[in-house]
Amino acid sequence: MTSSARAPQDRPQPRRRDARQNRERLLTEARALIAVNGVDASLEEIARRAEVGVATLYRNFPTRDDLVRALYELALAELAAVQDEITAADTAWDGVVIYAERVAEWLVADPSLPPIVKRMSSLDPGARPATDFESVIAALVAQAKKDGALRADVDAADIAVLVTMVGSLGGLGNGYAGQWRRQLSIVLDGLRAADKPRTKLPGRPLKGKEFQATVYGLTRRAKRAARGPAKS
Amino acid sequence: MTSSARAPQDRPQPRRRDARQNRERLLTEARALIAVNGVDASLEEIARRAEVGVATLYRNFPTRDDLVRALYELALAELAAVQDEITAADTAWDGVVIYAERVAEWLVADPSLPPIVKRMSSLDPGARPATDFESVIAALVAQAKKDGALRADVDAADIAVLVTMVGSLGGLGNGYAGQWRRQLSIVLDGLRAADKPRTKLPGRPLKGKEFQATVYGLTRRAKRAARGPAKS
DNA sequence: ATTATCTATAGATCTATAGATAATGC
DNA sequence: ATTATCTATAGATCTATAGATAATGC
Repeated sequence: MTSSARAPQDRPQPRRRDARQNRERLLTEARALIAVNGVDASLEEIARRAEVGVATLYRNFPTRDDLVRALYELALAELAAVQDEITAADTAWDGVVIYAERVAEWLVADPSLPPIVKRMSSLDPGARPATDFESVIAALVAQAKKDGALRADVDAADIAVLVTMVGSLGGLGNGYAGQWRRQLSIVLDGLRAADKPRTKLPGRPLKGKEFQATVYGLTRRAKRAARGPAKS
Repeated sequence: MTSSARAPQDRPQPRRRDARQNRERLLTEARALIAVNGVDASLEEIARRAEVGVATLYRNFPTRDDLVRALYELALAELAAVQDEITAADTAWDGVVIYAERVAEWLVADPSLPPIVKRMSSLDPGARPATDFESVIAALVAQAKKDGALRADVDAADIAVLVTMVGSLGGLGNGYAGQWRRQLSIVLDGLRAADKPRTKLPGRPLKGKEFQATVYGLTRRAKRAARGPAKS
């Protein structure tokens, strides 16, 4: 509750203006590079991209884990922002849909998140970071079932897994990522109570050539990163 | 068609007995390590685990890409084995289900595959490795739609994306991986024509504690690997 | 005799830190 | 005066190869 009871890792905001800015930049670049190269992305390259000496990175984040933790907390904060939107939904089912859409969209847009979450799990096993968020979802799910909109044999954990799964399309290349809304629709139809009508699927399926072009083709950016850091 | 027309990378099986065995071991260990550390897993460590000098690895696979390509071809061969099972199904819908189950199971069991496929896409953009497999699936999907078992507004590419998505649960930690059958069932219900009855979901959802334990806990093996190679 | 393996090593890159130098806040 | 940054560097690890040594196939 009180600010004195905080973990050793979560150092306060740096007091100096330039320091705060450097911290921001480091987090931004770390996120971008982790999205491409995974949690083991080079710290040196992160610093290079943030146009900052390595020592500055180490000053802000003594270990890689501290950096990951900071990124994780940043992500949780973004997630909390979705909560209001969910509770404002007209029906519980609409809330579930909004929840699924927002979280999936968020995961797809930032492929750094799955590796970060995975790494966090080994750092703080047993942490329950988003307890209140979870209880909001649990209540929503219970109500949606009572309303007869959501099938009765699933629960909040199933939906969380499904949403993560759809979100993971972001990490599978741009072809998959672009399809997430369509695939989520199908998943939601699988979740809907059997007597409810289907939604019209958004978008259209990939055609042969496109499937090939997207699945078997990376963006220029990913290719560059795969080849290695640019020489100065 | 003829064996003289083969790509430079795909060297013939080595003639000597020990050489063949070493090649096997390298591929096995490469797969295991890539499953944990991604496509950029250390070649030195792969050789170490295969109990073979690094030079042997380089003799077999001059570049990392050659190794990835070999793993990819190995995977395609395994995939081809599923094809018969699919065509033997009673109905087209059953074929689709078997297809989805087998491929998802295969992806979940071997988390090295998604990164390998992703990497291959940048090596051989525009390759169409499993053309005949694809046409089998396309025919199956068309028939299942005609039978009124599969919803009409999806096609083979959608299903491929969905299956890959479910398969990606393997890479998200063991908690997710264990749920894949259940999640696939929900996806399949979303694919089924609206007037068909739902299946009973296999397994049960994760309960609060379990969700936590699985999502926020790695196997001992993954932890060890994350910590780094063992010292001799 | 041929084919393949191993040890040793060069060069590159990474993590992590020490010590000198620069920028902010009071 | 304090806080933070940068350059330089030690030590570890990785990729890739050369040259010496060992194992198989004919």
